[in-house]
Amino acid sequence: MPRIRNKDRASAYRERLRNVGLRHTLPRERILSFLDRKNVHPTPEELYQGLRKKGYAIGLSTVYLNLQVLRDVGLIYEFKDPKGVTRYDGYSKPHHHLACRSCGRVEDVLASELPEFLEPVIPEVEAKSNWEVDSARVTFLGYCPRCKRSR
Amino acid sequence: MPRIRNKDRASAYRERLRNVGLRHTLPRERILSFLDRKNVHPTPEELYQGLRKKGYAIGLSTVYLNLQVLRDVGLIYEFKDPKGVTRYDGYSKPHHHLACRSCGRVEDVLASELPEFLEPVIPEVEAKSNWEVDSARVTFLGYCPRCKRSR
DNA sequence: TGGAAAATGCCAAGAATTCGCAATAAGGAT
DNA sequence: ATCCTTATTGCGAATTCTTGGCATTTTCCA
Repeated sequence: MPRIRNKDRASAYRERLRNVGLRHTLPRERILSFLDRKNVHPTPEELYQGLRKKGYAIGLSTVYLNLQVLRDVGLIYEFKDPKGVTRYDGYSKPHHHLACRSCGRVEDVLASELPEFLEPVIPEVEAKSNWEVDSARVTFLGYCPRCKRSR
Repeated sequence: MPRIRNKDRASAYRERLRNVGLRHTLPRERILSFLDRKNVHPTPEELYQGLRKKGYAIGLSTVYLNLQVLRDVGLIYEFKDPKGVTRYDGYSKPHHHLACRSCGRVEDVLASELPEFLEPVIPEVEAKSNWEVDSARVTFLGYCPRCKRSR
């Protein structure tokens, strides 16, 4: 497994931010970095606490502000889990969500592990609706392994 | 177009509610009825005002409570629009969402107008993940006809 | 039809999110 | 490398959104 230096990581985020017209800042890099893992979907408070636990000082209002800004430019995704809790997702590999109706858990499914079922329908949707579509996300609703047993 | 009597409507809702173990009440029927239309995705406040405008007295906390209850049993769907506003969807025909990154608008796309692209992948997802999936919703992200022009 | 259990709705309480603003940091220009 | 303009941060207050307590009303089945 190739080692990635901090500088490389930083410049990768710097570029992603510049591409969407945002400045690179430490809080932003840390938020993006925190979110860019599989199955990580924190609430704003959880993200805030998570960063502090890593020893990073950051303000809660900065967290809120940046979650908004990063969502607006499409770098992260905001959603409600099945219990109605607001969560954020910044995992950069294309993926979908499994959401458990019973316990509320949300798990990622990599798009690369599934056939390409979405790509062909996007042009159809565009044609039918006259919208311009640049991405699509699926939420699969049901029961996780633990909850499906106890029913 | 066949005429549907109020009694029939009421008993249809009564049955849907009983199927999920909930009592039939007037507030519930009115909420379900309000939401069961294409392209209707109100916030709790909008739903509350909408019902009052129809002349129905209802409490705001009753609206909140029932949105939760109905979501928990799967009769309605709760989501965030691209601007981060919490909205509800109770349209009973299977459909997906188009969401505009620019203005935040959300529009429904009937599943019946698209090929059956989801059904085949659900068993695959179940196999890969070991979850039990009972439904899937797609959010297509992009730009609506109005916003795509001005870019 | 009686009555236990569930639901409603008012208002207060509590959370979550945003705002105002002074201080700081970023990054293009010099 | 340093300056200078502008964006960003982060604190605490203000606001908005959502839930809780509880007396009253409804539901529905025995």
